[in-house]
Amino acid sequence: MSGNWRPPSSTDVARAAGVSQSAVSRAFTPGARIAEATRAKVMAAAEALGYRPNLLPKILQTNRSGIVAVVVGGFYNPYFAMTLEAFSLALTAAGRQMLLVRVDSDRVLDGVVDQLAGYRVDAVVSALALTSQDAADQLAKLRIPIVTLNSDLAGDWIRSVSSDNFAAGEAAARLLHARGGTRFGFVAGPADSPAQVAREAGFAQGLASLGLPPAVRAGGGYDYASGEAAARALFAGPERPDAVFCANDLAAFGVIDTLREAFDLKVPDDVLVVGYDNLDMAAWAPYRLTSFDQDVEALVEAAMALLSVEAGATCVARTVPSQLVERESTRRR
Amino acid sequence: MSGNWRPPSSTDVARAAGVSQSAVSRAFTPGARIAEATRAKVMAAAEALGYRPNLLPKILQTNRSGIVAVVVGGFYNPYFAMTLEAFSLALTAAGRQMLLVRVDSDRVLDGVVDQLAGYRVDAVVSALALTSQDAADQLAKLRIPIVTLNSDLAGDWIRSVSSDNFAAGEAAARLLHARGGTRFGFVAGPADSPAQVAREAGFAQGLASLGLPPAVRAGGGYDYASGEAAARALFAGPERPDAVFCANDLAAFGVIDTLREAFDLKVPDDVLVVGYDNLDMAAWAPYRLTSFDQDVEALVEAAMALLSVEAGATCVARTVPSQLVERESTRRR
DNA sequence: TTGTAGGCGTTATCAG
DNA sequence: CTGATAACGCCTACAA
Repeated sequence: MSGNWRPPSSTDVARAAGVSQSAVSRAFTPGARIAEATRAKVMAAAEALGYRPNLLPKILQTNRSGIVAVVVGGFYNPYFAMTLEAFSLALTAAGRQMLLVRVDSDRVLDGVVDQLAGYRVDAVVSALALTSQDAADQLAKLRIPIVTLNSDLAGDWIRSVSSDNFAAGEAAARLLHARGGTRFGFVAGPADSPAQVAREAGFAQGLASLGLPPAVRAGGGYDYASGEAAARALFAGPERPDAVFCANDLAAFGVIDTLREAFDLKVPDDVLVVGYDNLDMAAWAPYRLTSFDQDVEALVEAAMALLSVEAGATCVARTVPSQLVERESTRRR
Repeated sequence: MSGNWRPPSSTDVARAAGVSQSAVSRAFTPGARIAEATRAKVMAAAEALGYRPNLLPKILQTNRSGIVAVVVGGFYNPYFAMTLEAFSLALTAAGRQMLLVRVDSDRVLDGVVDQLAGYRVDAVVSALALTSQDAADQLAKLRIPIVTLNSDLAGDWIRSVSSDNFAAGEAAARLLHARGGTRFGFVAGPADSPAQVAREAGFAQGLASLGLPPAVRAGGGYDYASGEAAARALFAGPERPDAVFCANDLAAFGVIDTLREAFDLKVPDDVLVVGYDNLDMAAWAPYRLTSFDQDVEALVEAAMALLSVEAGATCVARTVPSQLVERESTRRR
């Protein structure tokens, strides 16, 4: 156990195999011109020494690390897990590594930019609404492509993928109306989420174009507790909604549980509920929640495609349709 | 938009500032001896060029990347999300980066070892039961420390942290007995999970030491569907259990929903249920599930401590007690 | 305090 | 087909 040990280098292998360092490099380069005998000698020596090629020198020369940084704001929402899972698979399939960066706020991301630049990450994927134009500009200056999910930033090195939040909002309005809703409620997500804004706008537009009264509004977060609070607010008065669109599933669960527990209201008999994200849980017995499937696969596929787009290309934004999955929460018997 | 652009190097900055490259290096090294005037010149030039120090050369020389690889097996379980979240915070606080590696099976990890070695990751954290001794040995040969969570591997470079699964199993037995359970059921996790094995063994031991009959057994997975299937199996016959310990919360939810839907049994009135992990969802109205909190914070803290332990140190395994959180699922009225 | 020179481990280029 | 050599960008002696 020597104090300062160093992993075996190609030079070490070369010495052991009695060849030059270049020969070792060639032995590990697919498709390189090298005699089979030489390759065998090298491989034997490499095996004996436990040699693994160091990737850093190559990165140093090419400035391409094969690492993609994925920035997330928190893991409380299973939706992030779905996204991460899909990204992880896609990146692995593309032979790239994923550097996971968690930021509490955009200010923190600013601090992380130096690190990301230092590691020469090939690209940054922002799965949270990265509203900081400043951080985006810094990355752009470094010519690091950014792919944002459900965001509304724009710029040379910024590409974005969104699910069609506006259209989903409209569809929610049509569905709730078709299923017999007359007094509408909207449980909002955080105000700084472009996705939330678009969903709400679409919902409002959908109601308006059907000649229906606007929705009563409550909420302000994407979590369960927000849904609970929103339900309490919406159903406290005498004019209770009978059809509620929630900015996401997690909030919808909070709404449903609160309706049952605190107001003794049944879903869908007394109130219709629609969510967004189509989490696994949406299919569970206590909820059977009608929801919009963001089609994470497609979202990620689009994002991966945008990662490889050259700078200044025309296609910088893509929208992926979300699909309505209807369950019992909007099916009155 | 030149085709092959290269980020500004310290040499570029030096040229722009009219100083030597080493002066730039010193300007960016905290506590280096450099005249204030020189530093100012350098900083101005750096700012103008958008220079960020490249971390790779340093890594190349020190073989310390500041990157910790976290290996996970899937994200379907919110428990992984909790763990990731905690690790992410801890690593960031320690000024390190997290490379997230998802593997489908241990065989795949073997393939990833080369990559991890190539990037010179400082350590590997395995949040899945990394049962492949082979992969572990490979990493050990490379002198890359491994910290495994809830695993039972051993070796020079392997350290492990576990929650006290056995003790929790015993506690579950005591609790279910104290709350009036007489016929016991166990909903198992995957057979290759050491945590599952320990929980089951502890449960069996707990029942035995109370002079109770052994538990009927079903299941074999950590997900909701496994819980559903296990409940169907356990409650199909005439001898139905009235107290069930589930290897984790997700399975417990499946059990509870199935009892309600398929067997018209009430929890806790007809059946007592205990889970493991204490997910956020365990507190939700439809479940109010008694569960064991793994104390992820402590688990991660312990893991972080083990990351810095020198090779050959004596402390290679730590156990973190899990805390029982009792809710309505075990409180008969 | 500052500049010069060597080396980290690899790939690419070129001469043999 | 093989071996020597020059980068890549930084840090760390060492010399001025």
